[in-house]
Amino acid sequence: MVLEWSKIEEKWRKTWESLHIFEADINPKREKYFLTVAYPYPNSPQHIGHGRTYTLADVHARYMRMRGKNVLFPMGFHYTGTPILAMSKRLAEGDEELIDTFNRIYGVPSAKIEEFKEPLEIAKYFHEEIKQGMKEIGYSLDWRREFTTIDLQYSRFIEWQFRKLRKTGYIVQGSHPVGWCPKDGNPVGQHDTLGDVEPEIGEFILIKFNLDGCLLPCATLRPETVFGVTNIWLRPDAHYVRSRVNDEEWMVSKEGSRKLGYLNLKVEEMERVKGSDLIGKWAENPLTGLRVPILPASFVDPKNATGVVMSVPGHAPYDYQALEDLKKKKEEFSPYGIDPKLLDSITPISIIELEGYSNLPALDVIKKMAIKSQEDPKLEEATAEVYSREFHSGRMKTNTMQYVGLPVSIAKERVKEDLVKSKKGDIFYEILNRPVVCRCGAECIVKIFENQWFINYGDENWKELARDCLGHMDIVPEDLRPEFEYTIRWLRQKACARKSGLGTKLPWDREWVIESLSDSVIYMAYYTLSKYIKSNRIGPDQLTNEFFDYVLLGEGNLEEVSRITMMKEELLEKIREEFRYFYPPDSRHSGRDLVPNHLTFFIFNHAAIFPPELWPKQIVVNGSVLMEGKKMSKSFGNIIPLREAIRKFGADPLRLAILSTAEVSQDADFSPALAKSLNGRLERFYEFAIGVIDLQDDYEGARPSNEDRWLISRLQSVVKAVTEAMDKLRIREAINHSLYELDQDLQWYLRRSPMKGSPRNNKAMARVLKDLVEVRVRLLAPFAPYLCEEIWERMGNDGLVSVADWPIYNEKKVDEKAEEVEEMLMRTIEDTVNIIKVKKIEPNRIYYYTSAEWKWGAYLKSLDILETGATDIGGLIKKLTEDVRMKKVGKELYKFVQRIYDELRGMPLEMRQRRSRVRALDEFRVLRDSTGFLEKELNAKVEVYREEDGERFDPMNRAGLAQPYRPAIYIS
RNA sequence: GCGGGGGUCGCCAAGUCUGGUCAAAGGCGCGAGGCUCAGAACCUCGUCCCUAAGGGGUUCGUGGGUUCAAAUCCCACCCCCCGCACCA
Repeated sequence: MVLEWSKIEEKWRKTWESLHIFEADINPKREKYFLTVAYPYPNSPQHIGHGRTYTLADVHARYMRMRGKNVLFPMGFHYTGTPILAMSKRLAEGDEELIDTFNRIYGVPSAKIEEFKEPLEIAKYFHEEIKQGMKEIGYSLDWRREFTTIDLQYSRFIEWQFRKLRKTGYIVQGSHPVGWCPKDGNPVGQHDTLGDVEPEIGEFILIKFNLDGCLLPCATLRPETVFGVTNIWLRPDAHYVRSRVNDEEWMVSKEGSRKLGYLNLKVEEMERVKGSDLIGKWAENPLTGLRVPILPASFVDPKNATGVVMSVPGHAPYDYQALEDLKKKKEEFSPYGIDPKLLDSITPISIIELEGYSNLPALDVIKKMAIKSQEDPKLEEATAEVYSREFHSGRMKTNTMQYVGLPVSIAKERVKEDLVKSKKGDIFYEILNRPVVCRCGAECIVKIFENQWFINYGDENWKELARDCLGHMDIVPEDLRPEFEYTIRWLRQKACARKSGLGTKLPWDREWVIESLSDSVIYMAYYTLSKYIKSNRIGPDQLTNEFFDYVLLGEGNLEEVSRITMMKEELLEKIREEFRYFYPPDSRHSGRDLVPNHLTFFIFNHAAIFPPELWPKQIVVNGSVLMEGKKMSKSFGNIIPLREAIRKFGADPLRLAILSTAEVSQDADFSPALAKSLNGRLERFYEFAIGVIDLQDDYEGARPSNEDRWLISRLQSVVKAVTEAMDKLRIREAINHSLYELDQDLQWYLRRSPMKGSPRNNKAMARVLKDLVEVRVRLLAPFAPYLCEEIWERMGNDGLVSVADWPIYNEKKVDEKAEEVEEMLMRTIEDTVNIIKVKKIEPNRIYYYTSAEWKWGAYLKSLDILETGATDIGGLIKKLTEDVRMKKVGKELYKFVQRIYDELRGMPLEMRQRRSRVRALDEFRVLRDSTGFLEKELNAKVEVYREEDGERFDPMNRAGLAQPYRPAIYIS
């Protein structure tokens, strides 16, 4: 039999919807549980990886619901941001790669892609796609509260949040450098660039050498080497521009000149010259006053910074090598009017002392690496070495003015500061890993973004509040707490708005759109409002500041708020009540990647806006999903869309497969084989359950056997273990117990009590099995809700298992003795098999000899003695022989105690106590009653004797080896 | 560089806080047997090495240490992964 998942799924999905069981409203009689998970960004379909976070949250929601909580589990859609716009643009431009992705991987029909020229169409399309998938996989969401972050009403909410933050002084304005696409006129992040390169912004120092009144700003990362400058490098074949820059005249490369504007300098181009026209002229070092010649070098890149480079041959390998190259072919440079003698006269200046190197570290490294020309790529490495060594252990020499004796790392900062202060230098931001190319094809540059709005997470008072909030929260898994603490510590100002993208405009500065990590931090509160906003058709104009102040903070006068918002007082009160009922969030689920940003902002913003009693209580963080051990990625082609996976494997097996391979914080590994095997396991459970349901359920006169009591008892420990695991969200462990270990117990039970003939003959067994199915179907319901509903219904229950009560651990049903007996039996079989294996014999008859009574006496007494304190073996025997009956046993006792001593001592305390409580087992009876079972298991005749039975058959005299819990064995 | 996580018997992965039935759960893979016309599925057993009757030996990144006892505690070292922002 194969389950038709799609049919079962559809049936129950419809039932859930029509009965509205996942819609939560105020119910003062029931305790609420408010759980949210990060809403999706609809720019692609969900895949299995997304499924993990949501499925985990759903399992959590379903569990709490079964625990009797009034669970609110809602969902929204995060439209805010720029990627959808960028995608739309690329599609409109006919980007083959993206079209192919949409077509082939996302399965979007070509006609639809046409419509995607309108960005909102993309969002709407994937919104529906994702929502459909969430329904299909069985998430127990309250869809009435759904919204998108560009709904006008939501915008009013975000505006309120931002006014609130600004009023508290947490919003500040400032300037900072960003990676920038000059064509798009937008900041660029990693996802905006070809090859997903993050633009690295570096700080060059411009040192302004004076060339006859015009300044030559040499760009350097090492301003402290200004004392070692012997000349200036220009690229002879490049174009340079003389411009008026603010109040000065500058000479920089054509490309560099363009960048100056983006760095907020006023640039007015005056004259273009070729590099070669400047070669041979002299410029003055602004710090030392030394005049140095301008020389040609091919390694100079006019596209990098200003295209003007100062030459420090003593400490910069490039400079040294370029000078050498020049000296080798002086003649070639006569057209520039350079006197060959001049070249010879230029010698490197040593300004930094570095242990392990000569005066000229640059030369040392060039020699070491056997570099022959300035075109040699090894020069990069050489530069890095000199830079790093000098930075960390170099000291400034006596020829460095007021910086003498300083470590290079400090001198570098000082020189920079002094240069900038005295206007002899400037800061110039440049992309270090250039070229970084925007997806539009233009090369990215650095722009100083002016008047940028920031949320000031660097505010110490705010940080204190955030720490306070975090300190009261439950973090699952707990090991992630340090990461939150660290993030709170290093967070500084965070740009919170940009000039483009979907979202809410800053209420006080409409040019700016609030960016996505800032409009998604307290929206959980909005779920409690959106239900009313939708059902009462409340318009954005009604959602004034007063509205939110009243509803969310209880501030203001009801009458007045009612007047301003044109809402009835009752309605306002009702909304306020709903918010107060559900808030704060009891649990927030999200992926690991959001810890250093979203989740920490979530803490900050709650701490800033809400009073402590409304601060969130828990964060649950989960790892990602690997596909058969590999990271999922488009280039591997191993991304399975969620809906496809549901169709292929079934929702329930898929849910289990995503959750069962790793605990929450670890990365889970998905494999189709696993999903299939889970499918099989669920099918078997289904078949088994159906079979059990048909058993006669007249329990009268049922007398449970030991194995019945054992299974009942085991079931209780499974209930206990699963419940404890679920409380800690140790989902994997819960699945392990309810799905795998319980199955093993069941297999043993069925072997022990085969349904011989008609199972109707065994009423006790029917009862046990029914109990088991009844409990198990509920234990599995959060994981495999569809199948469990189906079985639950077949069992004749009226209600739905989704809202049934979670099984309660019943200590009364625990039977320690039954468990010990079964374990003894298993152990005996194991030992027997072991002997058979080692001896390589085909057994005819197997004889068991159970321990003499005195051994049980000594065994139990020993347990008690060892429990009260550590005793050595001598002490133990001494104590035992205080008993006269033991004394009579004599030498046998010594031998026996010697054999059990180590075993007892190594035994876990819990087990010792249990065996002590259980007292003696009637092993003889247990084994004799199980003879039939043992014979079948071992495929031989079985006989059982007591050790003290004088008539026993014992040719090898093995009976004496018997120990409690370990009958002696003889095999013939 | 700073911060976080991790290295366990073919692979994945529990166990580590709270030392002791831990040669170490579970899954996958592999092997044998059962079932079957056959196969798949399923069930049972096995899957570090040795074994002489239920036993022994060597294992949990590496090297030391503490302890009657260490995967687990302490010290040092090696290796791997992730984050460091204006972006969802």
